[in-house]
Amino acid sequence: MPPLDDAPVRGHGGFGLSCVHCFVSDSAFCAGLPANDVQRLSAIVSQVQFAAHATIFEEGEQAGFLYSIAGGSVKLYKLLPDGRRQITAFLFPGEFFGLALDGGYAYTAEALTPVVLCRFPRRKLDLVLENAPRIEKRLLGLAINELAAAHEQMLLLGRKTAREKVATFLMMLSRRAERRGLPATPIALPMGRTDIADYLGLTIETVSRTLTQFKREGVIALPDAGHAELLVPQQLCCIAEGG
Amino acid sequence: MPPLDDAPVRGHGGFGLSCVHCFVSDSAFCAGLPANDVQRLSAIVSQVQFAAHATIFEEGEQAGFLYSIAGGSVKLYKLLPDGRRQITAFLFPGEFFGLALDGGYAYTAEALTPVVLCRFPRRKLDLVLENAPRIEKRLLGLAINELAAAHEQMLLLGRKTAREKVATFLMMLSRRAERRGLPATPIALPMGRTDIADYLGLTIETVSRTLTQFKREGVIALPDAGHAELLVPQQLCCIAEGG
DNA sequence: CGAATCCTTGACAAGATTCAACTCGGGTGG
DNA sequence: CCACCCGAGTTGAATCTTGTCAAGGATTCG
Repeated sequence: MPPLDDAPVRGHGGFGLSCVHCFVSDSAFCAGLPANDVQRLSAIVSQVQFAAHATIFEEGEQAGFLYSIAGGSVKLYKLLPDGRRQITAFLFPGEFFGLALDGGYAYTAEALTPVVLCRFPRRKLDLVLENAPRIEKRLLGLAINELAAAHEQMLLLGRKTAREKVATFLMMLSRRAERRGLPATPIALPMGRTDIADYLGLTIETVSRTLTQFKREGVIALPDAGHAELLVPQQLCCIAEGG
Repeated sequence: MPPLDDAPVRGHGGFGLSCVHCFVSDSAFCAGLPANDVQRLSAIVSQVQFAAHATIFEEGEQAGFLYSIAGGSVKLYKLLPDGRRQITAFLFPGEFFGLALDGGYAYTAEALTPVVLCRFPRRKLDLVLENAPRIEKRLLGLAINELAAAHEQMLLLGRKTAREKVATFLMMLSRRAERRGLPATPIALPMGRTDIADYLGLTIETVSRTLTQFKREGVIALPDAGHAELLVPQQLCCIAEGG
């Protein structure tokens, strides 16, 4: 599926926004940078939109852009030849993706909801980086953060039970919602059960059963399939850590 | 267990080696850098040794150093409160570890064999980086590589069967041995079965059984527990990808 | 030689998957 | 407007891969 808008607006004014004013989150790519660095990024950025379920780029594809999410959410995943899938990350406004070397992207990126992305051409970004060590430092910092998250996810995938996995997942969504200034509960589940399962290394049935179990235990409520209320976050946290 | 040598030799001459001549691998931290950059790194590096099974640093510890392996191998891991362990990486000569932000190290690092490490103090490294964008770029590149490896490992942990996991593991060791100029087979298994299990998200029994199965199928030979010969690497590769 | 550790093997149990039926809600078209 | 259909989610029963528990080799090292 193609992006909604294939002729992105360049720099200032894309969708009426300039990077200078676009602080979607403190953890955003451009957050915490001095004004002149933001200016330089602003000069090379364009905004693009994708419809829900649209593929932003595919694993192995030549990596031409770095993306930062202005609105909506994105999932990253890898596939095995027979179609088995591992989602490696869900991303929300203010988060970025697309870091890659010459080998191309290491994963496929797909829009979970309609998304608005800030897109930085890699070549131009490289040029900007020559004279903006701050930005490069920021990029390294973000990569290190991603790395820490990846290690955490390996611990989850390799050593946690289904119960612990689902609990961890809910807590993670809650914490990240909070960091974006949203309430810690109820939380939105913009992804389907299949996506949750492919993120946690489970099947949809196991995810569904586990959620139902939490509901029966009174730890969560599920007003509908797309939302969850954490009734006893503390206990959920215990379960997540192996309690 | 303490390091063998707690009074590291500084800069040139540690164990009779200078960074200028220490090209343990093309993928090493300092490989591919211009001579003057290597010189600057050389000025702040010290070499340290650790005995097998010694802890180099622990998860959460304030991150004071960045390490590069001159000789020996290292494992990185994370623990759950109840002791369950996930090894996130095995590292060999030329590879580096210890990237961290202010949150401290994201994992524990432990010597698998006796190791010789090049140790870069983070504060001094930061200063060097101010005037050496090449090095920073290299660091970012290495982080991106690590990230790609982490994603690959998530796919393994979340979606591969025990058979596929063990096959992938053997192939990975073989490929990495090759990259270091060693023969692709036989390969050394410097880690015990417990470590392999904790790396693959399995139990030692399953690892042992799977290896035995491969042996019976004639795909590998196990001269002893610490070495494996890949008799039909091609088939092992098939198994690894889900064939 | 004996003790300790690691690895292998076997029998059994359990957690998660698979297969299948059923429910729910939303959209479509008669 | 309503019946129908479709996709997504839930639930149940059977199965299976992997884990658990236990015992038996092998290797090392004092």
